Amino acid sequence: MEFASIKGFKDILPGETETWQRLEAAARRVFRPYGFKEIKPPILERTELFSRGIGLDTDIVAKEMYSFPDSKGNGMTLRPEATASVVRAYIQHKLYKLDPVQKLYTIGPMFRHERPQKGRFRQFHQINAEILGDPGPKSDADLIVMVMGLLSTLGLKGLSLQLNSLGCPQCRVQFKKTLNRYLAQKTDALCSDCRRRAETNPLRVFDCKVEACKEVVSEAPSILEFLDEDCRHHFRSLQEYLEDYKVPFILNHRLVRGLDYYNRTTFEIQTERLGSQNAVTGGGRYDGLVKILGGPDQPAIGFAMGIERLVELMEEDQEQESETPDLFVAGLGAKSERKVFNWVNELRQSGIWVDMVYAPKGLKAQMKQADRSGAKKVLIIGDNELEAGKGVLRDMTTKEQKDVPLDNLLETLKKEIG
RNA sequence: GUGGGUGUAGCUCAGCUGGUAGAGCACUGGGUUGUGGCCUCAGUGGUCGUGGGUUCAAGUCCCAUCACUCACCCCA
Repeated sequence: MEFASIKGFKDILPGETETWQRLEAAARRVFRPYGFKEIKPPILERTELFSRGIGLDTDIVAKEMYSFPDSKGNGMTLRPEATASVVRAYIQHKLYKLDPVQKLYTIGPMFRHERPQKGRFRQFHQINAEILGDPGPKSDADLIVMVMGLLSTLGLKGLSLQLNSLGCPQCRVQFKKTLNRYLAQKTDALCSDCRRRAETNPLRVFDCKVEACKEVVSEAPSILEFLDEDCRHHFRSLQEYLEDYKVPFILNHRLVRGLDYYNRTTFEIQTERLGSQNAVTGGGRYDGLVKILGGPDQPAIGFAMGIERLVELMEEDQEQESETPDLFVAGLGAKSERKVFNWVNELRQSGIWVDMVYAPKGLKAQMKQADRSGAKKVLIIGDNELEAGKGVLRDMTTKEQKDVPLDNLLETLKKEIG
């Protein structure tokens, strides 16, 4: 094969696109009553937007971005995530002047150069929603309730909401000190990766899957013990909203996010059914980001859902039967074929799904094709029927046939099919 | 970047210790000269991922390479 899509980039074929559409439609339907508006930022941005926003030391920026110089030598990057772009647009168009609180969502492709595996692609798609300009915790709860609502209208089972607070930068200073001291004691018990992490990014040790490290981590100090008064109250209040609205969650003080901009509330919605790429949604608060990117000091919270991962779950849960034509029109002979072409297209203009053959075929072959297409009824019009001024309408399930006059054909068919 | 697994027809796969490629499904046509599904008969379709090597002979053995895939890592 001379050409194939490049590694990690996939064609989404008919049969899958239906599920994609169902997911996107559900998202728009669920978001609307919450007052979320769609925003569609470009997928190419200046590299610095991401390096400054996401953090230079994150894996995403350090080794996963599709970055290249444009013809003038400016660093360009295919977006690895959407939040930075949404925040950029919020600042650029001074949306905060209309109303500091902006509820925005966007749906589209993201790009990260990672080794592909189950649930992970180099071009993948996300549904993102952000509430900009509100410090929470009511907005935190509102956002989480909204995602959980979307997931439950999709009928997905076996999902768990993991919740944590990373505190503010001030809380983390104390916590990191204590954690470093703890990890330094236990360094012999850690795997080689974690010894390195203990130096560079100690929070990541919490994510390690090596048994020995898990043990070390289970005894490790928890960030939650280091929250200051405000952060503690914020987190407590969020939990109360969720409890009142009966949203089940699991406190997970080891939940760490891979982007530097998060603070306070973080959450992840996980499934057990997708192998190791188990996060279908991740999000959290990023109160410092708007300012870091040159805007006013506005707080914000958001989430990202992985469309491919959700689609896979939806397909496992229910294989949906695809839609089928309402009518198939079989013409026989040159004269009738021209008439059929006109009738078929007029019916389509009124919204009825009508199929027909392109190449001339015998009636048997046309019936076979009609059957394969799943058409509910077949209208047969040959020279005999043209002569007699009436076509034959066959019901494919009951096998009943009846004559329909060709005068006023469209009205009759609309009634028969409706 | 590091490991493991797999590449044979459009799809799912078989092919034992090397002997020159098969099944089911799908597709086309006949049995029904203008009536689908079931049945039946026939047909189309493959440089066995690619390149090299061993051999009288390679889908099968060896080497290399590519692709896909799962896992590590990271994350949606």
